Amino acid sequence: MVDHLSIGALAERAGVKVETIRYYEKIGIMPEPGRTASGHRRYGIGHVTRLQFVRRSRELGFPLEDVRSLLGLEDGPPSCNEVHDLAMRHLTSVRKRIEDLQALERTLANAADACALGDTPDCAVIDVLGRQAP
Amino acid sequence: MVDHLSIGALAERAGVKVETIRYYEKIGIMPEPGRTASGHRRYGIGHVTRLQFVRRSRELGFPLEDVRSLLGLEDGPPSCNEVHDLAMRHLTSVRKRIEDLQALERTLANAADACALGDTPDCAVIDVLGRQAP
DNA sequence: TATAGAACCTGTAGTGGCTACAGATTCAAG
DNA sequence: CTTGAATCTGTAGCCACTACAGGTTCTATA
Repeated sequence: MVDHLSIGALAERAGVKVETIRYYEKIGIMPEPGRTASGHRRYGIGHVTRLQFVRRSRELGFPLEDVRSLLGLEDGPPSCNEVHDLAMRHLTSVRKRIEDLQALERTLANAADACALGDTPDCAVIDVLGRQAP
Repeated sequence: MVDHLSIGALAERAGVKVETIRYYEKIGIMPEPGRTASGHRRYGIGHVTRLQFVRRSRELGFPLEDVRSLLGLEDGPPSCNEVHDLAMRHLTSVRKRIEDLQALERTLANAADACALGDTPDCAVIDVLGRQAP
């Protein structure tokens, strides 16, 4: 089976932009594909699977360095333990981000609620911004 | 009352790094301060207040463009209505981010839970990453 | 077969919001 | 007077792309 997909076809299949694929190739996340005589990239099914994996990892918020590890590009395929560790570290940081955003959301919502909504520059939101830590 | 604070003193008072202050000056968020004969920046209380306002706005997640508006650097001091609009738009995007992160957190937690935790490369997390949308 | 326009190519610069560094000068304490 | 901290300017780097310029090639239609 030969590689027959153009970069555009791969992009569509994996749900990733063409420029992103070339970027991934440059930084070593995607392998260099074969080329036609005139220099166009040709991809196969393996590339689709790999790119989907990368996309999904990114959607779940893993940084590209983590994706590199998950792909086994650092020290070979990671063990389940290693993957679990990576996922848990990431999960912890996601939970932290959620908490931070929730605190922020409350402060913001309170401030907006207190707004007089007039044409004056006197504004509860501005007051909140002018204060020290909530 | 003369401006007597060094950039380091201002940084400490406002809880912002020295480099960040110079950056804010460069992009027009902070006004150019006075200088000593030898060229060192000198700040006053007004600068402290302003910088604290900026810092607080950033802590609440407003992008610097919004901070610019809040400071009245675009079209003069914004009305309470305008501020409220800005805050509500920002609040909406924060809530969206929270929802996205929560969905992500669930997926990630489920995957990590399903992990066999062995030394094998067979891993539930990897399986999840290899799949299409959750 | 001629041609138009879509898709592809490479390389570079820009995004946001800082942070870090290099290499020079100036300040403050002992 | 000396040492070390603080400050100065300017530039490059971070992440993960995205956009653009200026060119070549492919493909579909007439």
